[in-house]
Amino acid sequence: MSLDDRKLEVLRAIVQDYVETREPVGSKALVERHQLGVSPATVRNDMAVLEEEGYIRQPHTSAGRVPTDAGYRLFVDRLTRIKPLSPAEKRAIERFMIGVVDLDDVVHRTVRLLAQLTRQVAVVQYPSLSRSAVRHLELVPISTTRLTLVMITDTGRVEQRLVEMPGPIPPDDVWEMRRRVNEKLAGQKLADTPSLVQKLVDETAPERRPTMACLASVLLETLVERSEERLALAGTANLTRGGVLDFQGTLRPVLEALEEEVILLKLIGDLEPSTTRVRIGDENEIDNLRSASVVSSGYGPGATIVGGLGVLGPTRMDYPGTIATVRAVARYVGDLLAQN
Amino acid sequence: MSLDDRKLEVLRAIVQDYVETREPVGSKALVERHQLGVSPATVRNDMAVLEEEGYIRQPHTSAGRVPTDAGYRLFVDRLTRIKPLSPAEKRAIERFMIGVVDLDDVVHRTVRLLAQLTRQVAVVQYPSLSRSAVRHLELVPISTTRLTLVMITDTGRVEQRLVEMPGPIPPDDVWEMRRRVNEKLAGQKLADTPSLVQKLVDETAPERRPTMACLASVLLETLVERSEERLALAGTANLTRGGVLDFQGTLRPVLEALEEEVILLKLIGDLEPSTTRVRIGDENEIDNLRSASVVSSGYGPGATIVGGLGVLGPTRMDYPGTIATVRAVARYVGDLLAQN
DNA sequence: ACTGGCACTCTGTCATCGGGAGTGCCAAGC
DNA sequence: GCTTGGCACTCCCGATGACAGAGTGCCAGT
Repeated sequence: MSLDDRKLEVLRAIVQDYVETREPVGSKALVERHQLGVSPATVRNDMAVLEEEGYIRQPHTSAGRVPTDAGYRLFVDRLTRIKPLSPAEKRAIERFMIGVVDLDDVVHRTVRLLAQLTRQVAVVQYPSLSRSAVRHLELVPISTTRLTLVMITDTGRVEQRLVEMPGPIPPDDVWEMRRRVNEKLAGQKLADTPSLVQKLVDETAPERRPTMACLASVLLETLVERSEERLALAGTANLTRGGVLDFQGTLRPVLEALEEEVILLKLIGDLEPSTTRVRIGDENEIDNLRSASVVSSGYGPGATIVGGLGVLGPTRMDYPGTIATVRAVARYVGDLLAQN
Repeated sequence: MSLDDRKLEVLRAIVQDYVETREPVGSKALVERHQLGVSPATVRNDMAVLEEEGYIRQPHTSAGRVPTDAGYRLFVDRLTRIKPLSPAEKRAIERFMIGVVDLDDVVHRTVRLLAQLTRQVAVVQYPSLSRSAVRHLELVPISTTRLTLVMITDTGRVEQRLVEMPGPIPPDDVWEMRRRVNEKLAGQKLADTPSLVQKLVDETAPERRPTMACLASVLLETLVERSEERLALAGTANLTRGGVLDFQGTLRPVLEALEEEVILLKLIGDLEPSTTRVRIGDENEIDNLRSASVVSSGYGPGATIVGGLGVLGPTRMDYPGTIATVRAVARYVGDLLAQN
């Protein structure tokens, strides 16, 4: 038997009520709160079908129904109209942008904004280096054998790294390296740099080659291979809303997952299309996050995408609202970046 | 009546047992587990005194005793012998240092190390700008009216900031400013810079003064007034050890406090003497952390102090062990910084 | 295909009730 | 004067059982 309109309507009602009340919802309560136009008994029959199809389940015999991950999925895919942002939310977003200067500023404010609006844990990835281009490279001598390499990208990121040289370097040589490195790399996409860096070494006069090779290896290692993703996190305290119940007893696994940058990047990464993405429960393949959902989106100036952002909350979350907020904030950050 | 040796011994035993078992400790259990050489009845009398003096209390009539904040304080001040680090811990510290390069590296690894060793929440402050000296300032043009100011300090921090200029600046002027700013400020303590920056503006040729003033204001605002403290956090998941019981029901207030940089800085700040500092319960004046203790220490190369680090846990924590670890790590980080 | 009715099941709550642990006090002992 | 054994008392905690409430599944009737 397939799902007719009314059954879908019942599912939607169940999801909505459950999200709101945090309690298994029964047939009688449902017909009272929604205009379904049928009796509880009928709803019960529909529920039986929905349960058989795996969209809802009973915590125990003779309790109300609770949506399953599949149920939420169906809800999100077919039953969600995008909820427009409230004026208050719009105002909050507006207000947050005034006076931003730095990239750091943008990221930190964004992550707090997201956490506050969605009342959940928010994650914002800094613009990915692999999607940025070099704007400028600077070499600053620290001692005779050491210098600091500073890279500024077109996305506003500034990365630095200590370079240990094989031997003392005269200031003029540093100067020369600086000139040549910039000449070769400035304006280039970071993804394209490895071959350019290699060329750079090859073209260096033999007597200076060890030094340049040293610099080159740091360049490659730091900026490409280790690909240096960074991110900001906020709103951890929101995990405790609704007691500890939301996450089957302990926050521990969730908190642990949040400490692993790699995991977070996986969650908000994968930013192929510019659309908002929802991962429900098991769908994000991390054991610790079985009872969590993630709503994420890519962001970037114009149509390009340079990084990801998102929020994490219990599977029982307000999907329409969260999706709308994440999307709006992502777009907003993109516009902000476009201005620079 | 003052506290004789045996009463102090009883207090120590209570603290130790309570920390270990997490349960109120009674007189009988106490004499069984420790060689006190007296009977339970005697211990009970001592306990009555200790309670009257405010060092322990009963959760309810006819329960065992639990140390109060004052009890922990006495324990820490007078009853704690420093516990030497275990070989495993020493090894862990050794292993963590190999291959560190960056300051970022140092800070991140340190905070994780601390969290792991103490099994608590760890906080590490980046070297404070106000205690650092300028090593180099770099001006990188981004567009005709914009440039990025990059500052490198002797403690390894690299801060950058966008400067919006009143009008287009020819490259030569940027060059000149760069030279003069470095000439004046390089090597100076950041705390001393404000007057120097002012002088710098005064000495500038009138036609270039607006530009320089603009740069100067950013310099001052960012690097001194807003004094830009940064910090790293790790081990939040450790809050959940021992159930939620440790923090009177909810982690919420604690998690909230951990999100406020200002609060954290207050906690691990105040680094007057180079000794380790313990704040128990109410002693750290933040309402949200009534049931938490903080063990913190300053760190820096040699005898100087450039920043703070510490851990936060339940008042019922292993003070001797935690203090030893924090102290050892702080010293270690100091040595590491001294090498650069 | 929907509905009303009915028997059944399970949870959550409340009260009751010992067992156990711990205390405070007192009188006796060293 | 400290220490000790004894004793009555208090309170928590877990188990037990009763009970109301909510919800279901099924069936017969419309």
